[in-house]
Amino acid sequence: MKEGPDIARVAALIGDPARANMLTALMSGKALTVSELAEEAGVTIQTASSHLSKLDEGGLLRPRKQGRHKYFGLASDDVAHVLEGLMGLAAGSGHLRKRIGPRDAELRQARVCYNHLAGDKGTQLFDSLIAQEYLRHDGEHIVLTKAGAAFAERFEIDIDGLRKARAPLCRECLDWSERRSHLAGSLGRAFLGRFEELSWAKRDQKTRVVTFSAKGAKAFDGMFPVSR
Amino acid sequence: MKEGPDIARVAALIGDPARANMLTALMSGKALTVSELAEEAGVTIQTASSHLSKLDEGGLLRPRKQGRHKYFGLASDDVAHVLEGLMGLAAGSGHLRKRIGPRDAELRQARVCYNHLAGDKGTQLFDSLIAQEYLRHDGEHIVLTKAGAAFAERFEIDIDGLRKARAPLCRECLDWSERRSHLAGSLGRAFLGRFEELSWAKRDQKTRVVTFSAKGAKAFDGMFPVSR
DNA sequence: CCAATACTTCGATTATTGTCGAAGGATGAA
DNA sequence: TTCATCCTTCGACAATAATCGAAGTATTGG
Repeated sequence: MKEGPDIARVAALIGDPARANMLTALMSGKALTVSELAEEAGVTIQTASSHLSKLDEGGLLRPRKQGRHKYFGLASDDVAHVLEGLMGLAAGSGHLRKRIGPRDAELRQARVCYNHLAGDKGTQLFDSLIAQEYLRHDGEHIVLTKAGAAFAERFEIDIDGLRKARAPLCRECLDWSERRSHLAGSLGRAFLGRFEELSWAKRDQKTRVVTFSAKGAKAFDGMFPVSR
Repeated sequence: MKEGPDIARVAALIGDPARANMLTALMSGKALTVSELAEEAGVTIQTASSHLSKLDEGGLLRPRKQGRHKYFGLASDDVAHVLEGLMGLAAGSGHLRKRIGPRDAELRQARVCYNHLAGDKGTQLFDSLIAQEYLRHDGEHIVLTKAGAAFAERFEIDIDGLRKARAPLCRECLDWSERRSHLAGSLGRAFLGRFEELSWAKRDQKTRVVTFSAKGAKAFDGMFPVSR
């Protein structure tokens, strides 16, 4: 029996139910403590601690200590991306269509993907920003146009501030429920934050579901129209 | 202990070394027999058979029987995509940079990803086709322009024939070694096939490495220029 | 038809790994 | 300082799953 490729090692880390539950909980982009993650997984704190150590060593998580509390977040966008991909496979978007439950429909409509908006609403945002030429493809990158920067500033997003930070401003993130791109990067995160500030959308504290109010959805559709 | 999300089930399937070896072997896009896959994994035929049954039931593989032979291929692009993502994580592109071995460098340069060209050369192809407006983003899709169709026909790719088939013509596939898109879909596959016909590039029979001859690389660079 | 080849299924064995109770170390608040 | 809380580590146990020999079924070629 040959030694497996490294993908076996990474996949095996995700392939344990307790660890998968914890990773899924972290898809919201929040960092959670060992105790919180133990609860998410439904195991004792000592078991959770052991699992988290493995995920850390495997490069999937990033720990941060604050006094007696130790917080874990996903290590990177890439981890989130792979988890999204696995969700797509698990949902049978590969080639068999599974029955969709109510929660699934909500997640498909709008959900948090590592702090930015994903799902139908997420891809609508991206498509509209492209269509209105606020974003454009520049060969290998997505860049914010001048018109886009002005638009964002009018929407009270501090573009200069975002540009000063280390995080990339715009990134494409392939949305596995929609099979198209949604906007990641600090701008994507800023948009979601703004939708919350305006009470257009509300993040479910327990899941990744993002719920748009009727008023918020109307405002969103007005501001981010797409030809569909 | 809570029951795990479905991603645990899918990931666990990939997380076994024997199964991971088989999936990796199938990334070339070829379909292999049970015996061949047993050899790839370094297990007996009966063990391989058992594993393949699980991968089939899990929706990751698609079997096809031909007389006494049973061939397995990856179920879809999506499966290939997730495997690529895991490779990126395993390579530490997440946040830790692993030492790159000789084989890694070759795979990064040019490799087969489910029958189309990936790696540096793959993203170059995509970027150039976009830059030359042979391909363009149409909101959610990549479409071949008229100019692009003409270009492809001049390159002796039967666009009408491809359009008649069920497979999508153009698809973006996120390239994990390059972190940008490369061209998937039937057009992507046709391009790789053509490069082989012209002896510009040669597929390694044992691995996914695609090697461009000096002459081929020169011709490729000439036909698919990018501003880099 | 028979022999060879390809694959499937069964069952026993073994190794691995998740789990939790117990114990201990670190931190913060009273 | 003491106590409560958070987390880590250790060790024992139990469950799971990969593995292969054996046996059986299906297909093909001579």
